[in-house]
Amino acid sequence: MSAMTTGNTSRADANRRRILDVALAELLRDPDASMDQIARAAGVVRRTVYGHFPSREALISTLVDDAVQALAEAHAAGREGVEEPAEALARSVLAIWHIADRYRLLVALAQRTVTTQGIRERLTPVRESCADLLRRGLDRGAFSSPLPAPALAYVHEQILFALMEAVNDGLLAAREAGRSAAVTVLTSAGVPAALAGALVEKIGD
Amino acid sequence: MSAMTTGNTSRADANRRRILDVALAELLRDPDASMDQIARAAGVVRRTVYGHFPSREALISTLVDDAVQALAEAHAAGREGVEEPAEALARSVLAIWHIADRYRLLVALAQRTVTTQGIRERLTPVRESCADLLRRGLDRGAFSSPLPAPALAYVHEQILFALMEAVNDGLLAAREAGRSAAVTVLTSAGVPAALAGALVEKIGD
DNA sequence: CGTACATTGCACATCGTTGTGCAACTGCAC
DNA sequence: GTGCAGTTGCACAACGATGTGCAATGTACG
Repeated sequence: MSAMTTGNTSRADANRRRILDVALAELLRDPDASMDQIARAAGVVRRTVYGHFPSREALISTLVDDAVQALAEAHAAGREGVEEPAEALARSVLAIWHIADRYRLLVALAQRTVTTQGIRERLTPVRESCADLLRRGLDRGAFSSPLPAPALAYVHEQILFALMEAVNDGLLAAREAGRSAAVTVLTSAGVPAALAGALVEKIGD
Repeated sequence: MSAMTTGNTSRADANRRRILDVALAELLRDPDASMDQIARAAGVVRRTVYGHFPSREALISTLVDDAVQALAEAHAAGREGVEEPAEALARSVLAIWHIADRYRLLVALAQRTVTTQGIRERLTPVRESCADLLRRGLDRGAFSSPLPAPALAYVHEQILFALMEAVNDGLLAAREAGRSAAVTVLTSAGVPAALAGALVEKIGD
């Protein structure tokens, strides 16, 4: 026995991965999903999950860390080297949209006070990066809003969540969702609708 | 004893009210708040709460019903008799904002799958009314968006939630929040920023 | 005062979840 | 095959939450 604390068998690693994947989906469906629900959904026994993760907290923490990292990378890659605020924002949204599923877990968990209280803090850097971007755009007149940049960043965040829900509920075609999200975010920042549409169309993807 | 099933003492009624009020605040802070936490916060014993509400479910259900009703009334009163979509939307947002605290509980609970699964359905009429409003605006060119009306209604909903959070976190002055919310909702629907600002300013409060 | 009802303070059974311990089993590699 | 890491299937203790029962206490109102 000695558990799988350090072991690196192919089988063990595959299981660990599957547990993480399934836990993501399961917790998304129900943030209070028990270890048993997760284990069963992953096709293993509860005891096995505890072999890979010492506690429920640890499992969720791993999940959140991974998601935050992926998100931060997508965001950074999107706005990298782009000077114009509107285009940087559009690219960031399009890039983030590709890992939308992981992001949804974050929001779902961040919405709740409990479970893990560190999520909002861990997301802060990304949110602040967005706020900076928005502030720059507001300063140079590319954007227009009665809101201060940080509040506008909240709006930005929630718009993405709203559209992920819309896709989930069949109100929006998944294929066009990314572009629509980018346009809507730009529009909510005061970019004229026609201009926002043209810009996103030019960027493509 | 015979419990306070039908009794209408002044004291009992006052307690019932206080329990509901406190439960609202407590559940907002933590959707998983226990009956004991709620009872203690209300200054009574857990057993007393069970005197007024047969179960946790019943307590929450009462809370949600009240909130939905207040919300629906505010929304209806706001758009009542107003023909122009943009103005109707602005008035609706301003009216809804006044009972924002109650609405926040709804969103906080609606975000979760559990607890009470009927919330989304109970909110549907209001959301559809908003979608109709948005559709009318899109049809006659007052609004502009790549999104279908129902998806835009989701965005509308989430923007309000985002700004409530922003107020909570001190990023936005409560006094101006209502007007800012109205402007932002209009803007996200494609109404030019200058026009949206002027319209909301004209309506006032 | 006495009646009527609300509230309290316990006790209790029940249930679900977490985390751990241990023996038996499985599958893959050497 | 032998061995070893991972997995399984139980059993278990601990905890917290729900919902109920009942006797004692408190408080309004005639």
